[in-house]
Amino acid sequence: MSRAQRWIDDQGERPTRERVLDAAMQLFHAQGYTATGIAAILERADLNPGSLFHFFPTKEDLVLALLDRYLTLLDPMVIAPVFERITDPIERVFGILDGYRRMLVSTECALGCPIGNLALELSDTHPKVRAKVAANFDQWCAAVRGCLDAGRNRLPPKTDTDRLATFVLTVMEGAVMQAKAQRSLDPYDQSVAELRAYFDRLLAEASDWKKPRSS
Amino acid sequence: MSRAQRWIDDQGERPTRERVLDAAMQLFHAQGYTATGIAAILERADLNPGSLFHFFPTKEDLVLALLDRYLTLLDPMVIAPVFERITDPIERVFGILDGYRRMLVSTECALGCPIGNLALELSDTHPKVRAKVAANFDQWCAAVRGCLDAGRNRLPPKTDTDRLATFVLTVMEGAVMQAKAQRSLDPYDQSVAELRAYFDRLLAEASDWKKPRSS
DNA sequence: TGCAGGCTTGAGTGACCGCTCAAGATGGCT
DNA sequence: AGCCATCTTGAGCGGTCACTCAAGCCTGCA
Repeated sequence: MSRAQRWIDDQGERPTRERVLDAAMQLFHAQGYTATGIAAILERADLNPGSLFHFFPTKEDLVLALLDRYLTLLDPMVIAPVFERITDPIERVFGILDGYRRMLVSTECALGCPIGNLALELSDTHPKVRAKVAANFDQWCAAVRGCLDAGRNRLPPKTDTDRLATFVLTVMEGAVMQAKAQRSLDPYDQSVAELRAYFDRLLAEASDWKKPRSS
Repeated sequence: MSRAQRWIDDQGERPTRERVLDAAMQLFHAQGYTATGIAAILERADLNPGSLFHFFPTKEDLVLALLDRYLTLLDPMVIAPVFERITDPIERVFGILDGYRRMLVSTECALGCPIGNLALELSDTHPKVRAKVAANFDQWCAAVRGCLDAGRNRLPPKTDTDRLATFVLTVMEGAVMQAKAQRSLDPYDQSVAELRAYFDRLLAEASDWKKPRSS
């Protein structure tokens, strides 16, 4: 009976492959890649080893697939909600930073950035993982640069938006790292405030260029 | 004979405890904490298990001692060499960033920041490690803040040097992470260039305050 | 109804993990 | 010389690691 009940319940559930990725996403984020055993993933996904290894022949294949999922999730889960409630292109950048802040709040600053964690843990030793992490960073960078390009007319004329987007990502990752190490939002808030101060100066400078005669 | 020879050779060598820390420092930096087995440390230090566990009862004790070493090494290995060749307090901040750049060059961007790596890998699960990582970050922050305070008169009057120092550390860590993920100096150089652009504006703003009549 | 292919089952694999400990070597003190 | 504290030796512990595989189940199609 419990087997039948299980089957009925499972009808509405996600397919096995997705359940594995769900479990791996949570556990890798919370404990790291090496520290998370396959057994823990199996338990959380309620599966046997064979099922998992049918879809992911090795643990590395699993984390690679997870990074692909992050790549496809960036737009619908991170970017779109921000763009929905904010239209100003520069404010959208800070909206993304605020979205990350909410994640820090909801995890009490304990977990940090799932991609950044994998970046530091595996870039040395797992070249394929490193490449996919780099692709994720590229996509983040491109999203931020898109905002900056859209607000280009309010920035100083010779602004390098690619460089500035890289800088925004740098600040985000560095700030999340410190927040995680200090278990406090303060370093994050301070860093974002300082980034805001920089943008204020860039915007002020550009508006001076536009109406220099008025002074 | 080989034993006697070994003994003679060892006379000039570092004590056991230091050799363990040397080996752990290299291996944790290159492979991470969890991925480095005690056996690998023993092999690199040319020791038996008992010797290591005599000084460090658990693996966690070992990484905690390593973080203490980083704390004591910061000044003589990182700060002092920069202060020796640069006197301008603001330039000293960028001298520290340049020192880190040299480390990236010498490791081909593969390893990143040893403290940052431990921060992301272990902060979730090892509270004592997290606390010592935080102490390391605090000390880095204090060193940078010291420079900023020394150059205070050239910064805008109401500059929060603590916040700005946190920001510098944020940029450093975030930039190193991206350099490691991309295996390229570009993200680091771009981020530092952007930080420099911010400082240029802060310095220009402050000098406007000082001589507003001359314009 | 039978069959083929995708998927699941779960006990089992050897290797490696952090760590133990009883025995012995060593150097300094009296 | 005798003795203690400090340190070293290395075989070996129980446990966990990523992973295997032969067998069976389920579904869709002929």
